[in-house]
Amino acid sequence: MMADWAMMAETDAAPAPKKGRPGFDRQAVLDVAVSAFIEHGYDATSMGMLSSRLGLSKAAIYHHYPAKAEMLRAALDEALNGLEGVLLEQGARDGTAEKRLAFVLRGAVHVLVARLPYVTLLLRVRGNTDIEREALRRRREFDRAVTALVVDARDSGTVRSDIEPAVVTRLLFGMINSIVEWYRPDGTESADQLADDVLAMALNGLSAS
Amino acid sequence: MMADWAMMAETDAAPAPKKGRPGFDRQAVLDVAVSAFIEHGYDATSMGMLSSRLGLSKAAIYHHYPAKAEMLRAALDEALNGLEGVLLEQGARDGTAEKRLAFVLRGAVHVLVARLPYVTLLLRVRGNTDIEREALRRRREFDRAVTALVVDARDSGTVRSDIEPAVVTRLLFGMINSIVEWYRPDGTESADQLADDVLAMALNGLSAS
DNA sequence: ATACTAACTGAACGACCGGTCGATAATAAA
DNA sequence: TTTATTATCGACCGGTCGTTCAGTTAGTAT
Repeated sequence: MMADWAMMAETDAAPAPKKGRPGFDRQAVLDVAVSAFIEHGYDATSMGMLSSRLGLSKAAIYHHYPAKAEMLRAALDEALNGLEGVLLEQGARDGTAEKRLAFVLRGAVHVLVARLPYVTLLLRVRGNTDIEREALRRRREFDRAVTALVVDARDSGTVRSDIEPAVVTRLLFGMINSIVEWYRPDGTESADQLADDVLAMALNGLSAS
Repeated sequence: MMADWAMMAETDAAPAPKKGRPGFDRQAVLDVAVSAFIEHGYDATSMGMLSSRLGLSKAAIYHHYPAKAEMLRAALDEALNGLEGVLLEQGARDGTAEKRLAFVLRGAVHVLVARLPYVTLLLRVRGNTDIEREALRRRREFDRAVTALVVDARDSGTVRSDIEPAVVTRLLFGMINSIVEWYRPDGTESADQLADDVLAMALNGLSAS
């Protein structure tokens, strides 16, 4: 059994004693915003649309977040913290190159599923603002770390050497990241089963064994 | 040698004798618009931005296209015509199931590269308007046809049967479609080389052979 | 020259955008 | 009951959006 990739850092543990008038908290607002961003795209989602989804006035949203872009930043942070967390796990640092690579790929699948909306948003970012560019930078750094694992696995002879490691990594993540386009957690396939399928396809391809 | 997937239908052959004041034609306008749509996203791209990129007034754009959304429709058509064209080729209909599947996957890679901006745009469509929904419908139909090929190849024993064909197809296209995120045609890798790499990864995975 | 045609322009339109403001409503603590 | 704290509201701001319209410009054909 491996540790949970599903949460990090922002864990308070204390439910916090509430004062003043009750209402939405930042997380509830963010969840609604992110699902709207995914449905209509970030730019096409207006504050008016968010306010009607929340059952709140536009102005009230600004009590929770100082700007629309700050909601995006918070969402992207949740996705990136999850992915970067995988690289910090022991399984990503100890063992053979092959085992470390498999651990990270499997961990990435689990983060994708556990934080599906946030990662979905992350994968659609194109870098038009400073916030988006910073997210892209962290994502590229994550990619670079995985490419290094592919290089290690190739040098130790467990991964094919006839394709550039950078291309291999991109194709691998092309496959893994596509999960956000079609996987729905309420289906019959569990996250573990999904990770098994992805790993099987990534390692051995679609040829009959 | 296989036929060219790069063009279809809209071939006039006749360069058309021009009358009146010379200027942009629809295709030139579309190319500029599509590259802007890709850079900033369709919604975030304003007609004002297009006009300054073209060196034209906003109003002049409406001489070539009756609406911003019609530019999107034209671009998505180019992408979908290319993909659907692959399924109409002889190689997609004759031969063993394995050969037909390989032909279509290779063909899809070639279309992706030949019509890179248009397919890039297609893959970002989320279905917020009727135009986008129609494009998604055609894309799903293409996916369904390929899934049928995967089923055939599985039944004939050349493709693994321990993963659902629908999941296999989605992972395959996750890999192939990711090409638009990183492949740049001016690099050292040709489209044929790229198709070889993708087919090798898809069929045999990343394990050393 | 003259007519014809396609390509283009500047100014304006109503609608909607993200964001601000000062006032107010609903709770817990005193 | 009062006070402090948090959450919310309606009205409004300057700016930008896609689109329209009535003219103008630059070519080809006669």
